[in-house]
Amino acid sequence: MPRYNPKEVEPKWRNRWSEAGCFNAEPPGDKPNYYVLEMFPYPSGHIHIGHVRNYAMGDIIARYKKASGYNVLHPMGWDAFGMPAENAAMQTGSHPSTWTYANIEAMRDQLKRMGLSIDWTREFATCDPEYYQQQQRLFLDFWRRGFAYRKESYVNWDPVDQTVLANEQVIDGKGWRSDAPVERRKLSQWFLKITDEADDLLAALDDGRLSGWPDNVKLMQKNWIGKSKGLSMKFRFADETSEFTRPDGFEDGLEVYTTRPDTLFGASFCAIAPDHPLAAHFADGNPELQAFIADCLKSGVSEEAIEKAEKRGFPLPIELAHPFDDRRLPVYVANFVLMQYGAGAIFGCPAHDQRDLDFARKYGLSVLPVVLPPDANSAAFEIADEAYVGPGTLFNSAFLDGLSIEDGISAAIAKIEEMGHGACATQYRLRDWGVSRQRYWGCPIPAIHCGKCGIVPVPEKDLPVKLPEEADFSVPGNPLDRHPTWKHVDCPQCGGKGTRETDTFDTFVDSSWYFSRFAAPAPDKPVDKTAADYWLPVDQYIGGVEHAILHLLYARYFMRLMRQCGYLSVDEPFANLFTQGMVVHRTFRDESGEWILPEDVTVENGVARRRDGKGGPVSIGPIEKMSKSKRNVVSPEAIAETYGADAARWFMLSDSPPERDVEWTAAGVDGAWRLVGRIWDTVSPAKDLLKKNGLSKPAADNALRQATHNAIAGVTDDIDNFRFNKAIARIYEFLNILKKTKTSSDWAQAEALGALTQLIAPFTPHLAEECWETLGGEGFVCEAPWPKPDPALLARETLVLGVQVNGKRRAELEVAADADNETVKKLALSADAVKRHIDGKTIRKIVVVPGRIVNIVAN
RNA sequence: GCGGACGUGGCGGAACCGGUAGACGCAACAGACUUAAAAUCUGUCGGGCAAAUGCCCGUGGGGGUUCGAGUCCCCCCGUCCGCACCA
Repeated sequence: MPRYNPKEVEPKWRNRWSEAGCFNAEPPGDKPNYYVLEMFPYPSGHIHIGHVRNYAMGDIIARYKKASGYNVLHPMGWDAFGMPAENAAMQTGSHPSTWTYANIEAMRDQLKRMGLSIDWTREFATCDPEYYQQQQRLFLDFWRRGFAYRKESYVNWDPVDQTVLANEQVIDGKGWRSDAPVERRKLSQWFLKITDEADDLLAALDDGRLSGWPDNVKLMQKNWIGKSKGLSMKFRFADETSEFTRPDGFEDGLEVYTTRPDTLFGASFCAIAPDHPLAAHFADGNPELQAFIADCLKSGVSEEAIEKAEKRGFPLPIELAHPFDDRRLPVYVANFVLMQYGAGAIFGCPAHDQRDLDFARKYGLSVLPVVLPPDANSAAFEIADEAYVGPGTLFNSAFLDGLSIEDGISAAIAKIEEMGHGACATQYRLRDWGVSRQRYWGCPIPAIHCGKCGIVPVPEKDLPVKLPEEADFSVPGNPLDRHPTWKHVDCPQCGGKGTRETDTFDTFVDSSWYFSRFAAPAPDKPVDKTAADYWLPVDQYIGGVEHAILHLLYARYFMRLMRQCGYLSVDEPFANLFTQGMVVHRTFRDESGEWILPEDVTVENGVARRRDGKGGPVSIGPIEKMSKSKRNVVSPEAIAETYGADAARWFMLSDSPPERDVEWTAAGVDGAWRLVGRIWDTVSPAKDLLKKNGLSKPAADNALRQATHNAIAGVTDDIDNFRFNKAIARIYEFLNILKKTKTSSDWAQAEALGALTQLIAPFTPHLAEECWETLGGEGFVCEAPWPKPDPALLARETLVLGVQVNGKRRAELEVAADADNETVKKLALSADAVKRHIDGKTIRKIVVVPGRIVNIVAN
């Protein structure tokens, strides 16, 4: 029997699939259609094992659906714009385009070697001018319809390199290259009005349009959109004769937004954001405040950085009047108040908000509790280090005393409205989507700045606005901005001198509609509407949880815009979503703290050493998401080279449930390799068995037939429910039975081996084809109809029940599947082990759960 | 800081709606085959007491609900992901 050799077998079948065009989607016809998509990769140059896992999952679904009779679309492309290419250009001098396309070449090869059932005829990269031209066209449409606008917004600014930094380039508040403390700087940038769609994006999460999405992702998006109902009110200034003269716009006082107007009586201060206009007003001529504000702007722009910073404030020389009594509230500029949320100003109720409490303790402000927990004593209740945010009854609150929080909120709003100080208001946490990036390697924003006409769209006939081929990457900053000629153009309206917009799009724009271009490519428009309507929405979308919010929310938003512009008819792009876990790996460092590749390390008894025995001690770090920077990566190429693609795919999907993180271990893939050999050794002796006629069919109680149909039913169910690890366990079980079952029936053998081959086909497609050919199956196994289980062979005649006495298992009982409860009780009581445990006790109750368990309660 | 998840043998995990905890795989150990090794095959494999069968403990920790809890509720601990310019 020849040994299975993946190096010969795998390329052979890939060529045959490719020649036959097995995986090219068919034109619309009688078959139901199914669109499977994995999030497309960034062309970093190498596929990593996480890609293998992601694409193997999609491939299983694609192959399974194809075998089940669907017209399947399973495309692939490249999320090709982005910073790494530009970083590479700075480091090595290679042009981002050269670097990117070379990476794509390499990765396409690597992906092809995984044996994925992809329709490569639809491949494109987002950096192809044919793609980004259509993106520019979409943007012009959005702009025309008022979905896009410009406003000022902050960026991370590196004062030494004189460049904008991404959040990930800010490390501990410092620029990654210069090590200089970053600052926030204001730039005029492009935004898309995603907040206009906030209500519908939110509604779809709950109204069934996204019933195929996991609840945790929907919840995260819901929290991200963060719709809240509250009170928008103005605090009047306390002192008419203050040295302060009111600035324009603040004649009526300071506007704040709150979701907890019920706690107004607990207010002890107000605070405004460092970039609030009122702060600017007071900073004028106040160097100390200027310094404080500048200091606040010396943290990164990420919300995380702002929220984690120590709460600090700067008192302003004014006081505000409490709306309900004669208290005066001091006003601070505070670093934890966000200008972009609500009114950029808050009132602080320290007793019932942790941030406010921290702040109040630091500045010696009063802490008056106004919500009394259900069982607390109003005289004794005090706030120590923790704010009370639970339910309760209002007290210390005059006309609100005794009300619940909910009623208190309504009552407070009513009162403020009656006083004319404010009104109830709805707020969103969601902000408009800033799409401007001050970088070269992205899709140019098709706009022209003209001294006379303002900002003018590039006429459609002039699209695409292509990136200039020559660019200087030797210094930080935006190469488009300092390009000698590119940006200088004539204004399309007045013909005068103008300059191009030098910002490019956020790469999330590129990935917000690529799936519709896969489904419906067209030469002269973003999508072909007929094809888009046929294929969309994507039936099954698969990708990492790290995209749960931004990418998925932006894509949902884009579909709404494209529908409003008449490009297609859906508003939800992804009918079913699966978020797979990441591939993680142990990290290792040498004595100088440098990261070491896992393949260079051996671990014995918890002690890590270098494999070559050289060098100093190796410290074992935490298990983390695989990343180039920490070098905790493994190369799928090397694995596939040694074991073949099938073993690599099998291992990535066995053991860990798909939604959970999986830790890569070298030992695991060995087991997968053994399985490939075992299957081949089991199937290959049965040459042409499927071709043999006249085999006699055995009786229905044949054990092998039952096992076969159990396996078919189980694996099918597991694939349908994304439980690939369980499907694999069932295949192992089936294989174990297959090898143990001594059957004289060739008919049952043929059925079993045929089914085994079909069941493994989505997982190990090359091996399956080779087995199928050996067995004498017709055509490709990837095109053979998926087997169906025979219900008659799935039924069980007897069941084994556990018998408990007082909740502890004491015996097992084999009973007929249709035995009634009385029979089961009698049998249970007559078991020896049961008798021993109920001896001398009175039976109080017998619980019989049919098909499961019997519990005898006795004392 | 805010939001979302996760925690079961030496390891990855299984356990459906609250019903026999540990399927399946990996590692380990023992045996068969072999001059030997590899590969392959067979068996054992949560801990403890017993060593035939039985008993006690055991699903991150503590409490609770229930005839019965890995699963439900409350509190705590730990790990991971996201936080709007990484993709």
